[in-house]
Formats: sequence, structure tokens, C-alpha cells
Amino acid sequence: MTQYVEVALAVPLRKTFSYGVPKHQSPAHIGARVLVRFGPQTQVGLVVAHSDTPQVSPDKVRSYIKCLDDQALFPETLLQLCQWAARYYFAPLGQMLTQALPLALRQDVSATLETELQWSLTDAGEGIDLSEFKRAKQQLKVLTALNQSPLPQSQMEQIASKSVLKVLQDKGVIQAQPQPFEPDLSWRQQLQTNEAPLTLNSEQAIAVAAISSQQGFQTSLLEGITGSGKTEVYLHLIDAQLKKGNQVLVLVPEIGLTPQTVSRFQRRFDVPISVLHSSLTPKQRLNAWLRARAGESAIIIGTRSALFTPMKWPGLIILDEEHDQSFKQQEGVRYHARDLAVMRGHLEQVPVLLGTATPSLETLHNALSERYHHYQLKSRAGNAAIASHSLIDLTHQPLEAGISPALFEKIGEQLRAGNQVMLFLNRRGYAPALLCHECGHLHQCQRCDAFYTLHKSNHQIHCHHCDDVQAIPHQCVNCSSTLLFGHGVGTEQLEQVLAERFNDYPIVRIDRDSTRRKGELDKRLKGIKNGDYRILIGTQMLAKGHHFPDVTLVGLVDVDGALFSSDFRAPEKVAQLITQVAGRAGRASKPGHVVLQTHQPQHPVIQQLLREGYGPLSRSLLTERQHAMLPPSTHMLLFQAEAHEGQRAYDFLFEVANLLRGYQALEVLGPLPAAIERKAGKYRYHLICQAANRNHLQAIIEANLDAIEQLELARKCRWNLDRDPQDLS
DNA sequence: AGCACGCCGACT
DNA sequence: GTCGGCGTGCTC
Repeated sequence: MTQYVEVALAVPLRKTFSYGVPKHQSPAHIGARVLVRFGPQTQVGLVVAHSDTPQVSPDKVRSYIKCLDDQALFPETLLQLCQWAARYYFAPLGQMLTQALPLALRQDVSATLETELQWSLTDAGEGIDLSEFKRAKQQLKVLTALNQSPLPQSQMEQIASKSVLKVLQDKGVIQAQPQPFEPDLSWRQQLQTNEAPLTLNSEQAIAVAAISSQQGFQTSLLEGITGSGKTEVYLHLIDAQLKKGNQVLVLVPEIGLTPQTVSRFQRRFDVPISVLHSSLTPKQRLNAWLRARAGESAIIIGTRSALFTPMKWPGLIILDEEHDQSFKQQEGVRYHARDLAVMRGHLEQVPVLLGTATPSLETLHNALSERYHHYQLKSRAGNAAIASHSLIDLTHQPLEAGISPALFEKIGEQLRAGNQVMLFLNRRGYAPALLCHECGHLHQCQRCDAFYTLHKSNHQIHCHHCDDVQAIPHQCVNCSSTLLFGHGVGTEQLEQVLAERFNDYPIVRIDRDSTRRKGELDKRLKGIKNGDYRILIGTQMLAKGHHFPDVTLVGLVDVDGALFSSDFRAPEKVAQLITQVAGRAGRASKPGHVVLQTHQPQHPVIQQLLREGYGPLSRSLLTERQHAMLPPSTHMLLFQAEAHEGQRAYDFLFEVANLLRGYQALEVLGPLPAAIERKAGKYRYHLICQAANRNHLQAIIEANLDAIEQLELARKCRWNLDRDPQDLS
């Protein structure tokens, strides 16, 4: 007999809470929401289990106030996914569920689709004599229309104004009733396609044939150079699934979810598509979620969090640009959507497809060890040429805004030939520091171990780490000199210098500052496609998701900055960026050319990338990681702690290290200061744990988590766990 | 996390 | 005298 339900709540406590079932009610289903009193507050929680013994003495247990859903909110597989993720990421289940579910479901409202009101005649209205309304033309129009058939609100508003409807409603001759939601599932009966599919080349055809014949759960890596037609493979696989009446979930990087991406799917399939992007209101998000759950959305496209969208008939999960870092959540439960997508496929028993031109070493490792199927697309569809590369050695070169004479020369050449030119620099603002020319002082943020970035356009200096903004000082804070200059180069300066030097050619800049306004990014990208601009300047934002066929020259202004980052993933990420950028440019008739500026032309990563390409380089990097005992051949867990009083954070991690130090299977490094030791006034430290065996890591941490949480210092600093950290900053 | 309770400093 | 600062402790 079920007397109690176990409820997961949105609190950072690694446990569930027992509640009683209100009298004369049957217990809420597992997966349903309940409204509960929790301490002095009322919260919405999710029932995750039934039991007949509460976790605390029965006199402490309260009953829940009411049940909000008469059935489970989502299929059991999704609850299992969240339970698995909570365990894997050492996170409270309630917190994981909170991140997975639409925000609107945390309110005390029923999870049903908003339905439209339907207007009809009342019984009194049916028998009414229309001649009474000869002089009320508007009212007559309404009554005549409804005499034919009931009409939804949207159509009624076309016929007459709200006030007219109100008058008739008050007379008791017409009524408005909510229509029950009926999902439109017609796409499952007869699949309508708009555009005809393209003919596949043999590599594409092999991948499509193999993947579409997969039964149950399989993971495949589709490694295809840019322009090799990965999307066409996706579209063929989606087609096959839709024909079977199955839904397809497509996950894309944050920046890649543009109207153009969605329209590519809409042009091909005449089916309902749900798009889950960050600018939806909570209500819109819930609607998209409910339509997917009801099976109405044939295709669901979204970023990281769309991974948790329920599907009635799941058929396939596609994760595009698998290597993209935006799939890793960086707040709350730090899950990786790629890894969870694979787990979801396993739980739902559907195939998972990871596509990219530049596989992450994690995925490559799985593919090479045959855990994943591996399909390669090596030729560019439509015979588009692969961009050529060259290096510019910056040593002893005079630079202007970081650009060498040789690069200026090439830019001029291409512009005069009527082509577009694209320049990358991964630093926004005018200059990454403000320098005093008399005493050499670099203006530093008071709250961070970082320099202010100079933003000339809005006359500010801005700390990119804590968001502090100040007016540009007139005098040096150290020596009062007025000779203050920007030190180093950012995209804003690059734009200014190029605009002066090539003043005949329109220029566009794409970075976080220039695209802050909603719709601005899309507007600028459209302008580029249109040929409105000839010089394109941007940070990594520009490298993602878009092909620019008229660009014939791509310049990476500063490769060294990225290459010499302290992060062990830096070489992998640089190689991905260079390869991705190269793939964005050029077309068959006008091949692109990529120029890398570096002070280290002999750097082995750069050398191998240019000579052999990303494929061989990534395999070498993988071997190096294995020798260095770094992921993916080992499993990593990062403890991060921060406090205003740095010693507390350090001491906490020191005690954690002491708890964990005794295990053979676990290597513990640190505590070490974070790359930026002080950020927004807080001191930050890291403790890195590594294990060759992930089950050992799991077991050791699980065995010690309670003790860690109970450390006195645990409450005196802010700390969190990051499993499989992507970024050790 | 949120919220209450509680114990010390600067204000009408 | 009280308002309010945030340290501490608890939530079925």
C-alpha cells in the first residue's frame, strides 16, 4: 500500500522528501507534480517514487496539498535520464529536474496546452428571430455566421469587434467555450515533402543506408568535412523516420539556431516543427514542449536544454556540431548534452547521430574504440574546393592593429578583385588593456585579477570578468599622466583600422558587443549573404554555423593567444576553430584561402594541421592525451570553491583532498589557484580528481560526498562539482 | 536555495 | 528604546 510519495524539490539538497497522501485520495502518480508545504514556503515538486515507509518519523511527515497532474508529466525514460544524470553529475535530483523541465511547470498550473475559445449559439440563440437584429448589422453578421457553424476566437475577431461579441454574450444568445486540445497528427498518416531530396554521393548513401537500418540504440559519428553534405544525410534519415511515424530530435549549438537553420528543415518537410530557443517566453516554451509530448511536432530543433523535450514516438536523436562547447552546461548541474543524448538514446532505444567536421577527442576516442559507428564524408558535395592554408611569421614584422604588411597586401588584393574578406580575432573591445605611456601602469579591475578592456565606442573601460564598467579615466591612477593608450588589439580597433585603410569597402563586425540587440546578429548575417559588406570582422561567433561562399580570404589575426592557453584542450580547440573557419569560406569557382598569423610558425600543432589536416592531427593529440593520462583516457572531476576570504576556499579544498587522498584509483591534484585567482572580489581554487576507471571515480565520490558536505568549511564558501570539465578557467 | 530566528550596532 | 545587519540552522 502506498502511503507516502517521495518528492524531488528544487533545493540544493541531495535527497528527496517524503509526503503523505491527502485523505480519500489515491496517491499522485510517479512523474506527476504535487504542491507541497516545505518549511515556511509552498513549492511545486515532482513525485519520483512511492513508498510505505517515510524517511523520517511519521509524525514529522506532512501530506502534500494537492496533485497537479493526473498522470506522469513525461515518459518514464526522461525521468530515468534525469535520475541517471543526477547521479553521474553528483547533483540533487530536484535540481536536475528543475533544469530539465520548462520553467512554466514550476507554477501551480495544469500542464495542458492553451486552447482557443470557440464561439457558438446558445439554445436561446438557436431559436432567435433574426429580424429583430435588422438594425444591428454587426450583431446580425455574427449570428448569421454562427448559424452555419461554431467558430474559433481568431475567426470571430475578423467578423466583429470584441464589444459586439460581449453584447451578444450578455444577451445570452452566444457563448464562448474552450475547445479541447486535439493534436494534429496528420503528418504521421501522410508525409508531405516540399523540396525534393538531393541525390546523395556514395559516401552519403552509405551512411544513410547504414544508419537508417539500425534497430534500437546505436551511436554513430558522422565525420564529414565542411561542405560534404552532412545536413543532407540528416534530412534523408529524418525522412525515413517521419515515414515510420517517428519524431526526430535535432540539437544544435547555441549560435547555430538561426531562422536559416530552421527554414532548411521547413523547406524540405511539410510537418509541424517545434523550435526551442533561448528567447521563447516560458509559456511559448511550455507549448512547444507539450506539442512535442503529444506527438504533434514531427521535428524538434533546439539547443542544449531541448535534450529534455519529451517525445511520444521517438525515432532518432541528431546532435550537430558535436564538438561545440556550448553543449556543456556551465551553471547549476553541469551536464553535457552530447553525453546525455547518448544516454537518452540508450534509454529510449533509438539511434543517436553525432555530426561534425572536427570531432571532439572524446567522441573520436569512442569511435576509434568501436563503441560508436564511424562514417566519414571526405569529399565536398558539388566539388567545392577545399580552402588552402598559409602561415605568416609575425616575428620582426611591423604590425598595425595586429596585422602584418603581408596580410594587408592579401586583403587589398581580394577586395580589389571584388571578393569578401573575413578576419578573426577572439578579443572584443578596442584593446585588451589600458596602458599609461609614462609609468607603464596597466589599469586593473579592483575586484578581479584582470585588466580592464578598453571600449572606445562607448567611452568605457570594461572588466569582462565581473562586468564592472567605468568611464575611461583621463589620468593614470598611478602617476596622473594623461598619456593613456589602448594596449593590444581587439575587434573594435581592428574594425577602425581597416575602415581607414580600406575606406571604399563596407565593413561589418560580429561580436557580442555589436550583436547585443535582439535580431542584430541575424540582420548582420543576412547583410553578409547579400553582399552588403566586403570586410567581415568577428570573434568566434563568426566561425560558427554559417557558410560565406563569397569570402575568399580568411585571416586569423592571432593564433598564438589561443594556442598558449593553460587549458589542456587548447590545441584541440584551436585546431577545430581553424578547420571550421576554413570550411566556411569559398566555393567551387572561387576557392577560399586561410592565412594564420603567428609568432610560432614551427609549432607542431600548427605544422601538422596545415600539412595533414584535422583528422591526423586529432589522432595524434589523442595519443598525447593518453600518454599524459588526460581525458578522454582518464575521467576528471573538478571541485571549484570560492570565497571572499580566500583561505576558507583553499582550506575547504585541502580538507576534501585529505578525504580523497587515500584511494589508489584516484589521483588528486591541488588545491590550485584558478587561472584568474580573484574574480568579482572572490578568491577561487580548484581541486582536480582523475581516475582511469569511471566506476571507481563514481564509487569513491559517492562514498565521500556526505562527509564533504558536512565539513564545517563547506558552508563557509561557495563550491561546486564539475564532472568532465570542459574548461579549467 | 529560501526563509526564520537571533543577537549586536547606528538611528528617529 | 527600535530598525536592520547577516551568521546559523532547518526544511519531509
